Amino acid sequence: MSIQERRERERAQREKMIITAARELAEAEGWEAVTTRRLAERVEYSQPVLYSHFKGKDAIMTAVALEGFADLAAELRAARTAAPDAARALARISAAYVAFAERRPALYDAMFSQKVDLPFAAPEAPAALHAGFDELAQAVGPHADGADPGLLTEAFWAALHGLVTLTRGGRLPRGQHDRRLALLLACFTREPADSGHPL
Amino acid sequence: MSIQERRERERAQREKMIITAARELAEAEGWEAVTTRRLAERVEYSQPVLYSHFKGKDAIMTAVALEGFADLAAELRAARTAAPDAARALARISAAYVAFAERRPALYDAMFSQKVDLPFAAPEAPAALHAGFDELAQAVGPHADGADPGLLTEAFWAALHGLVTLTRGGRLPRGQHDRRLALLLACFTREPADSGHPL
DNA sequence: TCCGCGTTGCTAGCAGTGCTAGGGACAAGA
DNA sequence: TCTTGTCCCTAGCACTGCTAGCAACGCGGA
Repeated sequence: MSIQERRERERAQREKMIITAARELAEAEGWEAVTTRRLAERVEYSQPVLYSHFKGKDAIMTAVALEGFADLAAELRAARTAAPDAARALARISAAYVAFAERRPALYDAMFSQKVDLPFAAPEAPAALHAGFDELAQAVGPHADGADPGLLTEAFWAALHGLVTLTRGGRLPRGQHDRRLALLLACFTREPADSGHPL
Repeated sequence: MSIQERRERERAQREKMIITAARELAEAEGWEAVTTRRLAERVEYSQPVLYSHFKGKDAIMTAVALEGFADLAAELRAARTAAPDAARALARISAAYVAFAERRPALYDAMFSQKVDLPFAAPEAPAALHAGFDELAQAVGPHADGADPGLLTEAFWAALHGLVTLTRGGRLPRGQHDRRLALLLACFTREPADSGHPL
């Protein structure tokens, strides 16, 4: 059975190569540049091989997004645990979220903008997705003040997402990005708007 | 010169037909179903005619988006002026914004999600865009409480946009949509989270 | 009324897309 | 050595956005 195992191992390795190639290509030139032909060329196999691993191009994007969830969760976790106190955790984690979206826009798109076939707000959602949301929830929770913490976290996440996507789409000028984020934080933490949040 | 004028009139009419057809097709089946061939068939002209009016498909989407800005601005204005007092204006206008996005998702996408070539946060931005933003600003302004009203409006808009897009993309369950919106409003108006906002 | 000419919109085609059918080569087992 | 089965590649389909080049129409002048 060793031959079988080696084959499966090689197959899994190749699948990983495809996902990595798709992510790199997307991050370098955007998702519209990721075609099955270029992808196949990059992994040095023919097109149909891709379809023996994934149902279609969308499934490849989904796989890339799944990797991204784990990355984001890790970065959020690092930001939150590095915060000196709970009060500043939200500011830190928000900054980390925005930075992630800014640094890896194509990956962020696959995760949160593009149409992918994943169960999101459900128990069967990917573990990394839950992990990322939980990080946010832990930072938002202390400011709930009677409101449903889960819903408040969702609302805060939505606000961050809106800020990120509108800025990236050219709808909001990049100039005052930090001040908008600070305002958002002030609203959710119910602090005075002008009390700069030291990170 | 009357012949010339008639021609230009007919040409403008046809251009409007193209835009309308594109919008209707997008609203009925989504933007991925809007192909130049189907569009041409719908306006009963051949494909190349489209290119004598617009530089490309993107330009058609931009034209559709421009129409949408006017529609949205009108609906926001109606919602704001119908509000019994300034305190409730924000809730009304928010509901109108969300309803617009929900009712005309394809149009909303063209306006705020898809990549279009328009100057947004600039003086030369389309008038309808300014008008819509001003409606929002007028409703947000009273709650600024010392903060920059323009930036606060942008932040609030971003939050609404995030809520809308995450819900539409399946990232947030539709179930508690209203409660999330209410939470958002409570944060921005700095009211207690559980004081339901009567519309 | 007729003719030349410019405009207009058509047919046909290009290069590229996602995806798939079919066959051919290679390796494993008898 | 031969058969069997797996694997992967070549070729092609139907579609996309976009464009070149031609044919026909209608206007302006004679």
